[in-house]
Amino acid sequence: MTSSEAKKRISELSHLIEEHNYNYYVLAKPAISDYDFDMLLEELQKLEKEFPEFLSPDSPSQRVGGAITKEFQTVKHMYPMLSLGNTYSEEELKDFDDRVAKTLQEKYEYVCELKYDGVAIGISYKQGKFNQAVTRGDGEKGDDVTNNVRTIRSVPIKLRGNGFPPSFEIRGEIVMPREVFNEINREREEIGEIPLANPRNSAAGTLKLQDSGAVAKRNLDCYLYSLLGEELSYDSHYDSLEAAKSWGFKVPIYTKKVPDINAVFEFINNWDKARMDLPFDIDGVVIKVNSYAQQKALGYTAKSPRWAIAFKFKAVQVSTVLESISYQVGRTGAITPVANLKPVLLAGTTVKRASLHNADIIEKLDVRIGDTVFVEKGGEIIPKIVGVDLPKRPPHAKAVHFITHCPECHTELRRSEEEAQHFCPNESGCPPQIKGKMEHFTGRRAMNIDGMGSETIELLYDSGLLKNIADIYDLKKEDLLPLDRMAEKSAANLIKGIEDSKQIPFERVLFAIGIRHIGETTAKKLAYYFKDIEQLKKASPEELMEVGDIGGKIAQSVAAYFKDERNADLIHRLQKKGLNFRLSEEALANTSEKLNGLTFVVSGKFRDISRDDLKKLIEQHGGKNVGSVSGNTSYLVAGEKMGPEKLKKAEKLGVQIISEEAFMKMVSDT
DNA sequence: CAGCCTCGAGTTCT
DNA sequence: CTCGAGGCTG
Repeated sequence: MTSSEAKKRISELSHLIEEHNYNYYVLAKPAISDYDFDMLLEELQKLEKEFPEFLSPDSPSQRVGGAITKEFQTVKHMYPMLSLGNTYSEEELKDFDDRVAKTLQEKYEYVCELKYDGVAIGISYKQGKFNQAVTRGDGEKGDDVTNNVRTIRSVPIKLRGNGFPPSFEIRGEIVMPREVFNEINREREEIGEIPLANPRNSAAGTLKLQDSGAVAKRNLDCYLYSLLGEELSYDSHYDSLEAAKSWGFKVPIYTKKVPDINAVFEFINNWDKARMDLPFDIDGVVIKVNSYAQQKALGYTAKSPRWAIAFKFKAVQVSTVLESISYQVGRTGAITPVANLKPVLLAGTTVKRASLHNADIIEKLDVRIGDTVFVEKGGEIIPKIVGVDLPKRPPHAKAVHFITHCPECHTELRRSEEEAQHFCPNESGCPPQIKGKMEHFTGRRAMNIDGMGSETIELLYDSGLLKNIADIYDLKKEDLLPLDRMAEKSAANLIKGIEDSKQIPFERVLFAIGIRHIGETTAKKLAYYFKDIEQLKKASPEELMEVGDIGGKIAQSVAAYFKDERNADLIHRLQKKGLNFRLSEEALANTSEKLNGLTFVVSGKFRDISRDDLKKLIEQHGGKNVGSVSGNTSYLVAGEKMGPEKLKKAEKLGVQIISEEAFMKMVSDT
């Protein structure tokens, strides 16, 4: 065969095979037998081997995978992948509908979709070709799993027709069909491997396999339900899905456009009953306002769109016996009661423990030792006791008496009137509190000391080397070497990690030392406002409350912390070791009091700066960020595509609207 | 004063 | 993820 003949045949075969893939995996209507299909694929592979110059990454032969990915690259999403608000009852859903009706004041339609219990994915297409697939991650950034997603046959590699824009993103859910899941577990059991827990975790696990060849064998499926892009010209969500379908995407056939909330209820009730008949798991229904114009009018909260909501089906419940209650001590001294349950299988995992949160919850549930309780998984993962099976209560069931003394250090517990939680007041002498504080201090978001996780801390604490966080900086390699599991290498790494942590900026050090009520955000605010630890130490509660978002409770907590001599001493030691207790020169140069007392709303996208950086600038110059325009707002900083509601409101209230450039002038030196 | 939003803290199992 | 606390808006 000549080279040009081969090229032609490869192209023909590729096209033909993708066509059959589409018929089989998207339409579920195979046009040829499996055998004939395999023959075509085999011929293609043979030709590609002979003429490798014609092997394209878009070839259907590439769907069998093979590429090995060492680590997945983290990629920033073009459009943040928001989560949806959740509802669990018809009333809550009715409330949602009322809010929509009130905002829109006109007719609107909903689109109902099934809520797949899988892994969310965003796939970009360029010039009609599969380009990149990224997991949800934290919503801002996700993992690039392009090679693995390419092996999913229902995801088109080349789009059909030519109605699609040159570049866009489509979002959906990757699931493992129940049948595939069962099949895999049958095989695993045969060869004595531990079965996979449930389809959802299996899909997630599969997507993170480093060998895309292994992924291809797992037969994942992908349902797509949302289009994003600058060049899309549709008026409604439903129309865009119809278009996506025509380009060859597997858009769920279950999606339905409905005229009002009652039809939504009907959709929900039908699927709640029929969901077992589906080939995959769903955990609810998603309801979206159909019209794009109306979606825009409704806008977003910080976390989720106001034009869509998820209705979750009642979680699966099981009942089991509460055998005993143990009490955990957290780093703040908070005592958390934990139920020890007779192990029971729930949604694929064995549940042995469940948090009871605090004494009020125990009282409200009226649980007693020996009771049979109902357990379900709140938020898919964390088990939760939701009630007691009263008829099954044994006559001798013991009421729970909350402990009066700390289970670890035996100090008498305290509980103030208005607080839900009991506390152990022995802050500096209660082992779990000390260890907890250290774990917090060394954690990734705080001092980020590599090699110092909970196990190492346990080891160092028990051996008497660490009594408080300042001792960390006195550690020497010679101290570490005699310890178990501390060879030359890990000791050196640990020392290096400790040394490196001295570079951590002031705001993170302030967070790390663990003042009650001071998390990442509040620590930053305090750092920018007071600039160094001396100023902060001197501040009275009244002065502290000058800072935005800091009220009486937090101010008291900060003042009390610095009043305690042990803390003052601790900080003194850390200062001597060279940790940062003032803002860096760079940060300092970027701060001022120019915006003191001013309140800003930031809306839209900006040309030279990200929204987050802009907000940071506002804070560094003494200004305050708020989410929505009100009478107290000084300025609305307007970017591209800002929320129309905000604009309208600002105009109505006479709030000054300024551009990115005007804002930059306000904070620049001149 | 109610209703919101944001932040902090604690949590399960593999 | 969820709950509660705290703060802010209207």
